[in-house]
Amino acid sequence: MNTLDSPSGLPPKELEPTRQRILEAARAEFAAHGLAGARIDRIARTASASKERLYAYYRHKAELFSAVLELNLIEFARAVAQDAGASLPEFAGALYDHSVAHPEYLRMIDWANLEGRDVINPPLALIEDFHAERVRGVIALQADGSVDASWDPDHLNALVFGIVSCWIHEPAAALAADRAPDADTIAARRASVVRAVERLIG
Amino acid sequence: MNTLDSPSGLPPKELEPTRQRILEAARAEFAAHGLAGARIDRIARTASASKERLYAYYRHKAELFSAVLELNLIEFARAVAQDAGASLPEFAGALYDHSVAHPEYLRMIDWANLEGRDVINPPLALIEDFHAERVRGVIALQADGSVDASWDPDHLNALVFGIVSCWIHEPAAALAADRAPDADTIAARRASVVRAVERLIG
DNA sequence: GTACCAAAACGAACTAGTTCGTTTGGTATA
DNA sequence: TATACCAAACGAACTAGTTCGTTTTGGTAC
Repeated sequence: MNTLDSPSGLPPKELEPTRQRILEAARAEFAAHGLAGARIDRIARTASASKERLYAYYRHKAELFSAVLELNLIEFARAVAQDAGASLPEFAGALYDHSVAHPEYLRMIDWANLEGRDVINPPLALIEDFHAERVRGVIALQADGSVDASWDPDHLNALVFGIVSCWIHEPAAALAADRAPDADTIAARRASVVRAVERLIG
Repeated sequence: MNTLDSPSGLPPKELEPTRQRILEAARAEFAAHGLAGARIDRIARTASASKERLYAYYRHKAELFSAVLELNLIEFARAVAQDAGASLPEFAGALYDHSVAHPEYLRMIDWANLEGRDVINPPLALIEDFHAERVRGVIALQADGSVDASWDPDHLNALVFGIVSCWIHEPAAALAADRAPDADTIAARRASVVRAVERLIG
């Protein structure tokens, strides 16, 4: 029984729209400023909600952050699963596209990485599941011969992730360059990502 | 004229040891907590200095952060230059070693990336120089045939950086796993980094 | 249609604690 | 005397989280 369903016959009532707005506003705020830099008042204002409501739905700032992180991971996992059937290079390409279209997801992961377990309380089970599924995917590709079986699948997974996100973390690209590289640059980078992964698995 | 030099003949006096201690304490604090999460009082206490001194040497929290970032980039560039003569895979291996021995450097870069230009004011010229030198190194390796010349050297530089730092950013490795992976894991990861770069340049 | 109810929401003020940055008074040293 | 320093305190702004009286809304009974 799905708890999201409304009881018998009734129209599926729009579930807690205020909570939803708060979560959405928090998403933008936390992705932009992290936990320490985010402002509760700003989140409430953006959500067109009162602080009283915010604290009615979430106990702490940190709890709200965790909720955002969890939501992001779930959506990210779903987006990733979309392309899990493809070859590894094309999977990497799709992941790169996603990271360009929705940089918030990787930013959120970076914030969580930096701000640490002591403050945040990340959904470890979720992360572990997500990771295990990715590794299983790599193993399957190795079994059917399309990926060099001598790689540690765990390592290969991490390497692909690093390659996909390299321009987000490389200092010159991330800090020095203008924001929003043009479409040609993005396409060229994508091609390099795909090519890099092709070489890895060859 | 180098402003760091002491004037004529005098013994190169230990330069402003208090300032040094503050900078060192700030280094640890900012690497751990970022700009927004760092605490000025904690920095002063760690440095065994007074806040009065801290603000005598640095105008803002942000200025101190910039000083730390600049120092880190300079030292990082020096460490990188150490191994610039090696082959690209061994260079990547050395960089990986460095990132394991001194994670603060990459953390600092990540903080700067996330907290953004609006707040921080990164030493752009330094970053640009550093980047340009790395790219020149890649071009040289391409010229002598040890690296596939069909790569955009700029891209290859970023890819290597992404590969080296992949376990710092991959969510499962960074969030879920215990801190401080054992020596065997570290060695195995290093080998994978080297192998990955070998495949790229082949 | 009207009276009524309970939950959800508003909004504005308020508490209590924190934090940056400044100032003050005093000590050691050269 | 001048410089570097410290310990302590202070002010002002900010921030997380709370409280409370009022209003809105959706539903039900009469």
